[in-house]
Amino acid sequence: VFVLNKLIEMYGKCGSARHAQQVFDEIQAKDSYTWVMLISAYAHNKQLVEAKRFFDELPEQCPVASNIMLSAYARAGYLEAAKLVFDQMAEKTPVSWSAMLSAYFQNGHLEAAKEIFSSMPERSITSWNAMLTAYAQAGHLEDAKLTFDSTPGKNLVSWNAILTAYAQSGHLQEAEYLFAQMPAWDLVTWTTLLTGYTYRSQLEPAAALYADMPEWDPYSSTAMLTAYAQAEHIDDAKRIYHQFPEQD
RNA sequence: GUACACUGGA
Repeated sequence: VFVLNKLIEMYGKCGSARHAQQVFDEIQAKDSYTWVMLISAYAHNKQLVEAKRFFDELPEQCPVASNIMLSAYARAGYLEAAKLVFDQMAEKTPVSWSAMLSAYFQNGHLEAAKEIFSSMPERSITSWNAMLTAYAQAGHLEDAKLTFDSTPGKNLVSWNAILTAYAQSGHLQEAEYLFAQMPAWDLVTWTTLLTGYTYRSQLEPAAALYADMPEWDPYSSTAMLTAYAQAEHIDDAKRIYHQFPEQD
């Protein structure tokens, strides 16, 4: 079952829910992973009706499956449906709470996001990060910073999220200051600062940062490529294109 | 041993 579950997951990520379904159908001893992988495959391929069909056929309650449906509805803009799934959950996990928080702010309801954040039984690091992002995307940079400062046990996502808040609002100096303070860096960190430079048409620092990065991925390379393209540095853009990193 | 959520490009 383990290997077949992995196969369903793989088909789902390749965008082939049909093949995922075929594997699912042939599995005799389905476990909760089997169901979740199939529902996830449909959900991530925007086939919400199919996802719901199997969600309803689940032999027993599964919080992970509910979380997937909740997020999928929210991403598609069906906030009411997301809320319904959330309310009907017998056992809400920390993921359920942060997913619901994200559901609200993704659909423009900052107040509701704040309410759920304050009414949560326990605030996971993910919920702190989601709240920070909600403020940032609503343009409330001060509140985002306050949230960041209050976050207990900050992880790399927390740091990247506040960096994003500054970089995307054009506050490059604050972003650079944060960057220097960070306890660790990853591809998200570098790409965030890189696009911050690009946003302010600072091609040279962007290029210098890109050259100093210890590794690259399609996201970072695309960012650099479009930065060069926008500045009409076609030869540099070509160079990036021909060195494009592999995707795993 | 495998699943869901929070941060980066187009």
